[in-house]
Amino acid sequence: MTQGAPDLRKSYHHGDLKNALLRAGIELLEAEGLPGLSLRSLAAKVGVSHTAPKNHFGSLRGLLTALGTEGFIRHAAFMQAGVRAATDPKDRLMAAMQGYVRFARAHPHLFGLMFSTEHCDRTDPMLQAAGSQSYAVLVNISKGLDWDKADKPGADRRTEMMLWSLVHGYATLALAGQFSGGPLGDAGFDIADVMPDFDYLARPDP
Amino acid sequence: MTQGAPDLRKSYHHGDLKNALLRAGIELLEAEGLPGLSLRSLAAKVGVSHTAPKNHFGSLRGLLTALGTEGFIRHAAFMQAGVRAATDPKDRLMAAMQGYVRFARAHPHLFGLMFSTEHCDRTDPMLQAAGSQSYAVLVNISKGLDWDKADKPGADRRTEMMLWSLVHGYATLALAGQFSGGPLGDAGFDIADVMPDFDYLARPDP
DNA sequence: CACTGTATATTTCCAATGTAAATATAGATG
DNA sequence: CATCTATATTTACATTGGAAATATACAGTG
Repeated sequence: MTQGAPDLRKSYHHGDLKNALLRAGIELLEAEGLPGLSLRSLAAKVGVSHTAPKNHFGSLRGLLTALGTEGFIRHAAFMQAGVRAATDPKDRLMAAMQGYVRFARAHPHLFGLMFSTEHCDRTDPMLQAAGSQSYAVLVNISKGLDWDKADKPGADRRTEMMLWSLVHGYATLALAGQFSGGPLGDAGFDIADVMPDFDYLARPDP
Repeated sequence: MTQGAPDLRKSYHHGDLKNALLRAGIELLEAEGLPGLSLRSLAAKVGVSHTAPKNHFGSLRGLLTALGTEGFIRHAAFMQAGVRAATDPKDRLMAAMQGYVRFARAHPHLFGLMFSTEHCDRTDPMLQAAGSQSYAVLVNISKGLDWDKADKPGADRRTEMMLWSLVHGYATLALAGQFSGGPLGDAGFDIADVMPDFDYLARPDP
């Protein structure tokens, strides 16, 4: 049996269970949310016993952590998507921010899982690495903007944190339905509406 | 038996079970986190059967929603605390932001529950009202700042959303430990570090 | 006071879940 | 072929939320 093509015949050993569980896990998560994603329902969906996942993920928490890691990878890809097409640094930043929110709206449950201290083991190296890569997209673009930050130590990092906080808070509150109460509905808003002007970000110190 | 002073004698009827459950629920939540807060453990802590809470909250979800509501009330109080002492509008805004983050750091599990779509029924009127009141603290202070927003319809609301997104994202990411990776640790940062300059917010349109 | 209705709490029971332990199977390695 | 190891199953168990029937107290009402 070649390694790349898993055997689809019914056999005792699945052959590619780990990846199958990740794929089915994300499907189940998006279809029914976190409460619907149990070890047993997932195992049933893949067609294995409910204890089979333990061999690959240790526990439910381990599985959810792996799903969160996969989430960060896709999240970074969402951000990169629009960024590649843009050349102007400001446009690149906006594309990343838009991608951030677009991912959250397209995959709300996965997005929630990624940042969940409750369900994910946030000390897991894989999860941290994936999270850092996602953050790095914003950081790299932010560096491309030649904002004045010469005399303020740590100003670059503070700007990154501001942008990240802003877009993450916006996405989180939007998903929680916290913006719907106002005169304009949730759908009527865009992350661009809450972005500080680039003129400010680029302005020189007085 | 007077209504204000619940009977503490051992009796079939508790007398003030609803409030007792809320108080014990928050204690249990802060001590052991959400996974440790089960209907059974909570009922045991209060000294009633595990089905007693159903009479007051319907289900676990109902109980958690009530806890989230209580959380928003305390959250608003945290924000107000520093605001009262300050007179300058800018100081008042900063006090509210600091209070926002201080609450999140002091009560991380409760803070997480408040915005959780998974555990709370976000259509509950009580929860929505409490959430709106918390938001209103920020809105009212924001109105006190006489920023130029004459010719831009909805500019006030967009500014509110920006401030809320910023502080909420900052608090959420800090709790998730997402800021710890950098050169400066999580504890080394303050919400003030990621706030846009007031000069920008107050500047007139060119 | 006695009677009754209602709110509150308990007991009992059940299905679902995550996990541990023992067992079974298959493929790799010698 | 024999054996070792990874992978998967079966069985069992403690815990959980919830439903249903029952018990208790209290508030009215005659």
